[in-house]
Amino acid sequence: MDDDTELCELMADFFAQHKMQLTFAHDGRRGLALALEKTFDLVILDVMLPILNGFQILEQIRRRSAVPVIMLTARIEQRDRIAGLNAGADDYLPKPFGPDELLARIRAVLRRAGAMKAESAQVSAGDFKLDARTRQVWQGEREIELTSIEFDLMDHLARSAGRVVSRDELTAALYQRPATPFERTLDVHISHLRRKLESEGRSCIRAIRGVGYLFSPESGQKK
Amino acid sequence: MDDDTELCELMADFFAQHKMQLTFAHDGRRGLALALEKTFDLVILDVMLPILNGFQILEQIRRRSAVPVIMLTARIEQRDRIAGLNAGADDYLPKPFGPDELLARIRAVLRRAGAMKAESAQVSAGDFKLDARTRQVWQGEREIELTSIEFDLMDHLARSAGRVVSRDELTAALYQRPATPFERTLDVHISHLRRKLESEGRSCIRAIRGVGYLFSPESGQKK
DNA sequence: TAGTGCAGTTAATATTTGTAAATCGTGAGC
DNA sequence: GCTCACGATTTACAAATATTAACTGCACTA
Repeated sequence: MDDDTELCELMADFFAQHKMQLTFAHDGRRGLALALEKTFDLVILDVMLPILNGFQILEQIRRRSAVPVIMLTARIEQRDRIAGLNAGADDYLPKPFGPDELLARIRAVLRRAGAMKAESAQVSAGDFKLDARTRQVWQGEREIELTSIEFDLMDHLARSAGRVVSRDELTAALYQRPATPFERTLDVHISHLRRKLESEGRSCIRAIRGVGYLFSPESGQKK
Repeated sequence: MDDDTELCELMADFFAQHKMQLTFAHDGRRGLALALEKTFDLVILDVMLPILNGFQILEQIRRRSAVPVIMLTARIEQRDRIAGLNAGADDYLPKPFGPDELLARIRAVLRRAGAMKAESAQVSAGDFKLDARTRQVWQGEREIELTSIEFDLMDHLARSAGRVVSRDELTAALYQRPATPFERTLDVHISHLRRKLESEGRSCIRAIRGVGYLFSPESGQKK
């Protein structure tokens, strides 16, 4: 998203040549709404934006999504670059930039993001561990028996540990379709998972009403 | 790997402070051998190297390994940057660079590679503390149970501690839309928060009539 | 001091989520 | 084909949470 509409159009033309489709937002609020509601392969974010600035948007996006983000800025200050990267940007490109360079950075970020998805059969978070090849799950030393849907659900939650995952996202992961309004299937599986995982009364899968679920295995610890 | 041994030592000192361990190679051939035989979390690669240059090494590494690579170079030419990224580098940093910037880029690349958990996004103000990853809130030692909207509201207030936040801003943070004139939802949630947070009768959320709300956790102590 | 408008609170209503139990569907074994 | 066992889904209702409505009170002003 960028407030310079002329630049946006130039970029659209250029990227169309490389089989990439762009969607624009010219202010922060709309951009944030768009980024959260649709599923993009990558987000390009200008730092200087009306209404909400790039850092604020990035922070909000990172609460809900792991989508790759490249930040653009006219500022050349190192402090800003560091702030952007630490806030969760995957890359940072100072203006002015050539379209070829942006393309190269997009490819590098996408390659890394894709590579990450493909590898890592094992996931661990806190004292929780999961192996996608053997479909086994452990909590501490104890192995936990899960049915196949329970495992798929757990897999998705564990890979998104620490951020809220929407019902739609989970439904899509399990059934490759959006969630329908009145089905309770997901809740029931979550309920079963909670029972199987429960440790000392505290549940590590929390419901965020109206948004989705959050898996945070460390939540029992203080500080 | 870099042929400037002095620079390498400076870097070793700096990164030791951040719990990272470095292994060096000062020419291309040895660097390549090392990168392929050991399993590193990340490789930093200077472009100008004796024997084999950075691009050649990167190409070789990429045939055998998906290890994240950051390239360093004195050259500022865009052509080189693009070549590096297209050859499979994850990031590209022109010399001279500040150590902080390299650190930030390393973190960004590692985060993307999944090797590093995103930082915990904690906020604290006075004896009040909040963790956005686990959605927990403490006041002193005591943990406070908040519902999900209460938490989002608290989160926004805490991050703006010490300044007045307008109703519109809070409504936007919660619902991504402007406030409507007659809704009392926000007031009700504020009311609940006050009740849950109240300590010794004083409230740390103050209404600024006609403007918004002010969260100031220490303000109750004085006066 | 009455009037106006905003903020606070309580209660009601609506919506979302949790879970037990009933039902459905499928594959294994006979 | 039939039955059984098991897991998935749906149903039905309970519980938790969010929103709205209604009322109260306060501060400012004319």
